[in-house]
Amino acid sequence: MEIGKYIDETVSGWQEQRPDLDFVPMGYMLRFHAMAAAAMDKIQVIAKSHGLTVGEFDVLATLRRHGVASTLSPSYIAEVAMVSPSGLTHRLTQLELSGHITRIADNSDRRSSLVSITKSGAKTADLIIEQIAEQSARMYDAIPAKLLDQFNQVVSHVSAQLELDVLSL
Amino acid sequence: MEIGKYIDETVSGWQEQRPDLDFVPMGYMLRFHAMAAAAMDKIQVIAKSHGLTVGEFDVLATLRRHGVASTLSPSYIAEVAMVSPSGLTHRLTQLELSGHITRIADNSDRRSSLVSITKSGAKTADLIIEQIAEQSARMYDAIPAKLLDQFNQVVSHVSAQLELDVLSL
DNA sequence: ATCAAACTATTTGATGTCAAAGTATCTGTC
DNA sequence: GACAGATACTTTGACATCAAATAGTTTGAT
Repeated sequence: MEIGKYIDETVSGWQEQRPDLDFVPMGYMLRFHAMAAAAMDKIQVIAKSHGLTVGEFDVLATLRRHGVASTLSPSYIAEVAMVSPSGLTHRLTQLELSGHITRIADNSDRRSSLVSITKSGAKTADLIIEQIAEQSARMYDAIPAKLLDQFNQVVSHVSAQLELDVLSL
Repeated sequence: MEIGKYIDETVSGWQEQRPDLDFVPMGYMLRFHAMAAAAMDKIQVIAKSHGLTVGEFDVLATLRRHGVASTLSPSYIAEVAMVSPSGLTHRLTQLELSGHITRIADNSDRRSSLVSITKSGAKTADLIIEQIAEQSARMYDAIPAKLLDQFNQVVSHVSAQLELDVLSL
């Protein structure tokens, strides 16, 4: 069954069971989430076709977009990629095994290490990002510029509200 | 650091490294995804405060919105909740342990079973859905109706494009 | 100069998920 | 009526992730 159909049924089912609540906003949220998940699925397929998980690509991409010769600390990568330290260690280990990165000791701080991207890693990151850019373009191509602008306004509204909620907790 | 900042830096970093590509659409997608993830985070916190994972709540919600006296088969729930059979077994086991559902044998087909929601399960589902409805409303409340309408058009556009892509694979 | 506290990365243990194999049951065809 | 194939759920094994515990290193206060 199509995804939108499931959401419609979820909303109308709830509305019937709990007529005292308004499920229209939840419907927006569900549709929103389904779209994002579908987009992420595309990226997952692309990454997988190059032998990477999305998380591993995220790390590789962080290195690549800092320049092919950059060396970054695991801490910095973990912060940017928003992954736990343990999660990052695992990703780096996998990427090192597949020859996409190298870990070298940091002589100025021996607690840390420096991660750099290999030639093969950079090549892979470039191929994947090309496909992602193309995929993203396809998704948004058909949308009139005026609509996109208003879409951004909605995103701003919702983001602001989410930030407020964070503060209120 | 704020999430939007990370996305801006990601996009501008890539744009600098690969000026031959256009990363504006990818930026939209990233922002979109970050918003959806933030919303899901809220739901995760709500579910957790009632001792459930989001996946477990999804199952409980499926039962609840089919009516407090409904009995559903695991297969049906797995389809609606879009979870693998093995994933569903685990969720049902957890929900049964915490007393939110009961599994009884289906006498008309002994391969199968019938899942029904308990009083405590229904109560929990109701409490959670109230919070989710409220949370969703808060997120969208401040947005003018006209903007929301256009937002929906964007979602439709992108959804349609994603569907096309599925077919083309 | 010492040493407690902070920091950096890894290891360990747990969790939620899926794919694939396994078990029990049902169905349709001969 | 027997049996091959389909179906429904569970079990097993693998994996990506996180939180907490760990080990080594640096920093800062006294």
